[in-house]
Amino acid sequence: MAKDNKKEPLPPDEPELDRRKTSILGTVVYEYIATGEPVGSATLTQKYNLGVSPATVRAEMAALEDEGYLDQPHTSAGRVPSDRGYRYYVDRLIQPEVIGVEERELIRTEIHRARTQLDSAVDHASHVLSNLTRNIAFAVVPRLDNQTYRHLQLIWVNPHRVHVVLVTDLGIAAQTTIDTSSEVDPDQLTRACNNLNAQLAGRSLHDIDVRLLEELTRETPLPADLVHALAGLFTMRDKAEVERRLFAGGANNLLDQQEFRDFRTLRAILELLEEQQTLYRWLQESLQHEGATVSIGHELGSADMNECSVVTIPYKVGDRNAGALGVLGPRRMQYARLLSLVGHVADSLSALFQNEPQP
Amino acid sequence: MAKDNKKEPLPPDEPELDRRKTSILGTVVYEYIATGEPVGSATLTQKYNLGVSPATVRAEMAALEDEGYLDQPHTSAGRVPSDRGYRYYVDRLIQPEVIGVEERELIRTEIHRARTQLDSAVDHASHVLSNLTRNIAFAVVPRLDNQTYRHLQLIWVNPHRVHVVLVTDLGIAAQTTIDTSSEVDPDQLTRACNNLNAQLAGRSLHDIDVRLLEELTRETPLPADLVHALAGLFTMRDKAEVERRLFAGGANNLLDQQEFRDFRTLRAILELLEEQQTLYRWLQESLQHEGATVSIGHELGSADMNECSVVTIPYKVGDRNAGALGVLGPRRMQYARLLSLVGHVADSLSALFQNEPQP
DNA sequence: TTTTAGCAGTCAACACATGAGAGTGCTAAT
DNA sequence: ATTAGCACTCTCATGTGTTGACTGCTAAAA
Repeated sequence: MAKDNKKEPLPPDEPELDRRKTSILGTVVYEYIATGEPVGSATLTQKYNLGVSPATVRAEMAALEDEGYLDQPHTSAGRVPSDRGYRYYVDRLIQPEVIGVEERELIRTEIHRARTQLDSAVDHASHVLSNLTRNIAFAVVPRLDNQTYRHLQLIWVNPHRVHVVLVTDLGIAAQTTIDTSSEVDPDQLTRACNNLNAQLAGRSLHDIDVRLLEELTRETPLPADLVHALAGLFTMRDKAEVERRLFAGGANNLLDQQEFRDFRTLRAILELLEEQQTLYRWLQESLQHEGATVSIGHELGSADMNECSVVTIPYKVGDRNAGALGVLGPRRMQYARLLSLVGHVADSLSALFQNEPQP
Repeated sequence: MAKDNKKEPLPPDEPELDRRKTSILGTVVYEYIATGEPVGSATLTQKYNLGVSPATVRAEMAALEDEGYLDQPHTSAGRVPSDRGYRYYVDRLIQPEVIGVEERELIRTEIHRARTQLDSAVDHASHVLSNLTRNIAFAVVPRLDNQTYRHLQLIWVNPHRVHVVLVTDLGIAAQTTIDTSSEVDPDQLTRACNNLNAQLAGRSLHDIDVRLLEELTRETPLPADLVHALAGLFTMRDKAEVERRLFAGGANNLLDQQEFRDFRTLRAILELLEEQQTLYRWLQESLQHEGATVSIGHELGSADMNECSVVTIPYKVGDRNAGALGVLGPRRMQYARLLSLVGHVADSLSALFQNEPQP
């Protein structure tokens, strides 16, 4: 159910903090996420019932700073969580936020509204996520592996060009145009196509490779480069194709966040969205894990992204992770809410792809 | 050839300026576009050989300001072109900039590299344009009207769902999934499909409507709602579908421009990109004109866009305007260069779509 | 009559000083 | 071990010159 949030690997020697430190760290993170202002000892004791005086809190905060859980922007400011502080919060302190029924409903309907097109469903999932989180959301369409072959259409365009449309149980899953060096005969193409459809229908795409295709087209031969291109399509090796199937949006939400008033960060993010590679990589990594992955600040590996965090989560087709989606926002994001939201969107997508076979 | 730049309608009573005013206005615009700094009388006489003293220039500039061609940010600043000043410059003073051979070559190869997929070609056109102009570029795929029917594929998914792929002389031109209320028989579907293909191949999509489809499927009947959905596809009435076929990119370039250091403008533009409707409308309007259209500042009709300009241009399929592309940038954009560039990209796209039929 | 030099006036931008406010660390008392 | 009290530090907002760029105006020159 994608609820058992597994996150980034813990630093192996992450110690456990005592009860009072834990409580103070948690409160600081909570308050800072809520207000965006560095939080001081007085604020803390006034707003939250900690049972100790500001002076004690000060001492504890100083200790937490020494241990690297808190930062101090300058001497006379309050404390701000460090990456490590957020990490501790996310790994141990966070409690999942309950998503309101109307939001759950919105997610479901938005995704189902677009269910007729595979791409649209994922696109809508990304959209609804960016709207609900007021952050950047991104998502990638499912890998072909787990889908089952339904129909292949080879469409003759001219003697040297063939359009290919692959339909799986999930819908139109891939399409491309292939240029062949040798000439293709339209009738021959139709026969090969029918042959393949007869033999492959219902089969998992996982099992289809060059050898199998060559074998199946022995009696209804096709140009070698066409067969290879088809195999390439099935195994999704065509990188350019992959990129087009990543959806991202919500950049306009950035400007709400005070941390993005910095043009360096802003530019870094816009470039990230433009090139897509990094987003794609994050999602691929997420496929390796069960449940959500959270990356905080420097963990993203880019100095320009130090003020950002990313939450990613895979969704399933059949029983395997097939695609993923994520949210990119300020490091000071509402982790609890976002984790619940991405979880819910991922579940909805998984459910959609599970139910697809029957009308 | 898209070279005879027709722009926005001139204000009906736009007077002609005398030689010296013209020269000064032109120089101010040129200098301001180059530097981004308000230009003063001294700068002008020093950098350009005007043959008069700063005092004279001052008098002329004051007059130009009275007439609305120039603005003065504040009393002790130089002059800046007003919308009207830019308009006069674009309409009368501009001389087309010659595009370097390596840039022309880049455009051609980028567009041809992606020629196998209709969408890709347009996407790449938009990309190359945004890279060369360092602004936001956007483009829409060609309307179906002028394309000729090549092949329709109706793919049976389940008794109540059919995938549709439409291939024209330009490639895969449209596709969708249709849910039918009454059941569809797979064999029946295949027969209808073959029938349609036999009858419609080579025909202009312009001529295909509901009546024709109903007539052609009389002997190989299909559910009424399926026929209607098909007709809708041919005439591209499905709005949601249309939106997905607009490509836009280059938002990261914004931050180079000093005028976008203002968050209001920035946000307005990011929202524009997100919703796509306005971009789409601009492009549709551009379809009505031959050659490029320039919209400057307030002409865009949004207060948040007062610091922006847009250049759009249609491209052709056959002999009719079928799609369009454009650039959105600061009002202080290099109009001469941009006009040449969009013209060239449009020509390249047109050429691609002209040549497509033969391999 | 048109152009120009000279000059006073205006305004943004920058640097700098000043004070208020928030929050700390330290110390001595509880 | 905790807390009250206090001196200290640093940011931020505000205010005040000072500088520099450019103008408009006027009176002289062409």
